[in-house]
Amino acid sequence: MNKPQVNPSFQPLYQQIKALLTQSLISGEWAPGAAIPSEMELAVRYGLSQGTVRKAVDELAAEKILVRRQGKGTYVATHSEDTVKLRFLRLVAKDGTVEALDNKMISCEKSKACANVARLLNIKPGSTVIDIKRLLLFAKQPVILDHIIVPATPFKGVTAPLIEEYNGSMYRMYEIRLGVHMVRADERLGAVAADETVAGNLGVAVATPLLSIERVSYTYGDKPMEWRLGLCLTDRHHYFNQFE
Amino acid sequence: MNKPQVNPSFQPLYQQIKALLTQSLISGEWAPGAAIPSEMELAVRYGLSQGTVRKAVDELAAEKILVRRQGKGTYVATHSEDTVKLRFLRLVAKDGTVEALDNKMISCEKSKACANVARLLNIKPGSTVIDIKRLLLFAKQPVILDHIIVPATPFKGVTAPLIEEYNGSMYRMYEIRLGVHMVRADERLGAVAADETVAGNLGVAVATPLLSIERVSYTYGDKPMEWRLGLCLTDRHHYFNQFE
DNA sequence: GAGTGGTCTAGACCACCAA
DNA sequence: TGGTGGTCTAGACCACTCA
Repeated sequence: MNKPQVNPSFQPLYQQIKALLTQSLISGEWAPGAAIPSEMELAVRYGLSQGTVRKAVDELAAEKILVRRQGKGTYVATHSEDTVKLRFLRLVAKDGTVEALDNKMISCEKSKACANVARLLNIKPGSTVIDIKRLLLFAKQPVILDHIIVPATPFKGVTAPLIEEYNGSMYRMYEIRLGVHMVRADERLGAVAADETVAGNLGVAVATPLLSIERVSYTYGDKPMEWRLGLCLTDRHHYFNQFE
Repeated sequence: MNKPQVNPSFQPLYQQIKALLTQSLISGEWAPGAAIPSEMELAVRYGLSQGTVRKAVDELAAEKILVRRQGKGTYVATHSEDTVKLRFLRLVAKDGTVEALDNKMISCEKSKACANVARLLNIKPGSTVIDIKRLLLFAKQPVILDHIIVPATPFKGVTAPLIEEYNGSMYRMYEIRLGVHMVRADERLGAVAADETVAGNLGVAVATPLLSIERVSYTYGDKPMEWRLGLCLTDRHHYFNQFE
């Protein structure tokens, strides 16, 4: 009997197109903020119907990798012009006010990757990384103490003055200065007590409960690029999450 | 000039179909776990092409209100048979193990809605509610102290024995016993210190840092139905979140 | 008015499931 | 083998933006 009942290697055309589009994004053919070719142009380029291209673009738009604008075109998502300033920052003031954000550098130096971070960033333990510590201030008050680690290789040239130049907006700086665009993140949250150092930095009493946010950020193709541990004061802010 | 350049009242057909499908879900025409009519049947019923029905169903599937199963049909999502036991519980063991879950009731009694909860549940302050306190145990160890408030009206008959009958799986119980199906939730997280009562219930020292999770759950049509405050020990678990 | 994305249709064929 | 959802096409028309 010749029944091709199950075809394990089957992959829809629109998935293949999606992969090709992602490749173009990785290669830098279309930069963040720029328009990609119209659906009709892409259909011609790949020899497909508009509908198939459409489905591929739909998925990338759902993943917030592309942004559709009716009547104008489809654009590469960017951290530089988002209506909402910080796409991955879910901390909001409890009273709903929109507060000014400031960055205060503590340190920025070369270091060696510990085993845990190396595993999460998919690099060799002991390889060179850049180790950043900084304070985020909401309405001039310290709220988050961040510890950020990125591999030295694609992030060469990251210094305290550079970070301050972008007022602490790391993803915006990565994108513009290094061509590294983050598309996804996952976070692990818990509650911890402030130790002496942390309490001193945040200006609170030792043992104050803090929200601990450990985050790994990924660029195109699910490649991990940044590890981050944020310790947050949650007396005047909370972490907001919504799901289905 | 007669240019209908902008039509503010324009609504796509598939959005109207989506609303009709939601109405059928609210009315109970299709119960959780049951199959809805096939795309072709729906297309005939509403006098549309399959593609248009498809787009409506696609959106409801993306919202996890419907579940597509290739070759079988489209089903109403349910909390009763999810492969993942608890759809809205994002607390996972740090070591990745899957732990047994148990429920220990503390209290379940009638009460009056305070202003804050009344506002969030969209009911009148002072109206009758059911006030539940319980402990969730992971691998026999207390991890979450829950305080749950639901309006008395649709939740009449909720008692401690009923909750224990479902081993604390509230959403499963709401769905099967009360016909209330939750489709969405939002949460506000922070860190707090355990007071004496809480510490006693969780079996930890006073002032232990706890993850505070305030959640409002919604049924079809974004109607808020349950308020919940969970205080969680995060020494062996963390709250996992992933986004784009 | 030209060009873009957004909607809708009609029909073909494929992959999957159950009986 | 028949029914379901999943993919793909070709073409029409609509809503929106901008020059």
